[in-house]
Amino acid sequence: MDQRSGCPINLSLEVFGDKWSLIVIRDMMFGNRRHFNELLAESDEGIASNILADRLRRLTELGMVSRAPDPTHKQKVVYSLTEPAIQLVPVLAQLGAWGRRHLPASRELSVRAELLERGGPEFWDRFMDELREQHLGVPRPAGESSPFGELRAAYEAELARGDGETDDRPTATRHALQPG
Amino acid sequence: MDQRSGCPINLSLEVFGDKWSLIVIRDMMFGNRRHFNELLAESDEGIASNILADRLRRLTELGMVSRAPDPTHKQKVVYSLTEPAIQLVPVLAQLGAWGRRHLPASRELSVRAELLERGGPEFWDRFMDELREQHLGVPRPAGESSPFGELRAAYEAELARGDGETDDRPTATRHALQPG
DNA sequence: TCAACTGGTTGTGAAATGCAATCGGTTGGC
DNA sequence: GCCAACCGATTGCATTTCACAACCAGTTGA
Repeated sequence: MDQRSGCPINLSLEVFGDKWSLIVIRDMMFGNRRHFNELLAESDEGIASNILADRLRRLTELGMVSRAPDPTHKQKVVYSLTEPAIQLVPVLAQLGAWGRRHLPASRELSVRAELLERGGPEFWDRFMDELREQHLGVPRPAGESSPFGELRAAYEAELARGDGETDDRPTATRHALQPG
Repeated sequence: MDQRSGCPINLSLEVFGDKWSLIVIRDMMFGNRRHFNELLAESDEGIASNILADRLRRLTELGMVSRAPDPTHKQKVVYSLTEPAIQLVPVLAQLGAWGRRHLPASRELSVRAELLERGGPEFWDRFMDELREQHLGVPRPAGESSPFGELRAAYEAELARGDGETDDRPTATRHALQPG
């Protein structure tokens, strides 16, 4: 597929229209996973190493991810989000909000989506500032709070609240994917 | 792939993580294409008939699209968006806004994304009301304007403005996908 | 009667995916 | 120095999905 059309939605799908690219970006963004093995082993979805290598290479070529040697380990590589990828925050926020509402999302993993939705554009902006600091080395305004920390804290609090139940939403909603 | 994780973003990608599903929904939503052949032939991207048939069947099973016989033609089928799919408006708005900003989108096809972005959540809500009328038969508040018409008018005005040029954005931006 | 149109299906090859094994270099403990 | 563990991948292979072209039977309008 060379190029299908100049439609912004279509072009976005040509970049992210697969099952793994946005998962990788999500883990770098919300989990601050910057090394190959972090992305490989700590993924809830269990990405295969060749798929991960391919997506990192592809996203690097597309300018969504950059790579740099890790000073602490001669063979390690640090992957960072670029500015375009950081600006995916509103996209991922809306996608998470939609998925939380219409698909059988687990309670623990929904907390971040909920916080991101409630926070709105102001929260997204502060989060993007923090990502620019983490990934691009751009200093933030002093005293600015840490949306990344808030997201992680909310997730961990929910994890601690109860480990058994995976879904507290109505059965009809939970089974939306398997009708009949 | 049975189920990978309960993360809302992951679940959304299990539904829309391919190159065609959102294209089909986009055409139904912004182009009001409701018949198989409309989706097949008028698509800028040129979807194949078997892929379209597969996606319509899959989206129907997932509850994103519904199908009904067309009273005017015994063999015709009318496809409609369901409420969950209508609520994708904010997702598509953000995705379009991102693509317009970071990828080499054509001018004509960017107009709708721009209007959708400028309109913000209030515009999206009115647009969703109109989609509920078109696809679900839900009457709207009388006298409410037509975001669908505004989007189409803006696109057609841009089409009329000039047919030659396909991209008026800086070369550096236009070539973001093919880095040196 | 007949050509065009309806929503698809079939056949085939290419591409993506998933899984397991492997690789050469690096590090840290001893 | 030795060696096991770890590093970011790569390779090989089987399975699944995708894309494209050709084809199909029922329906319509002329």
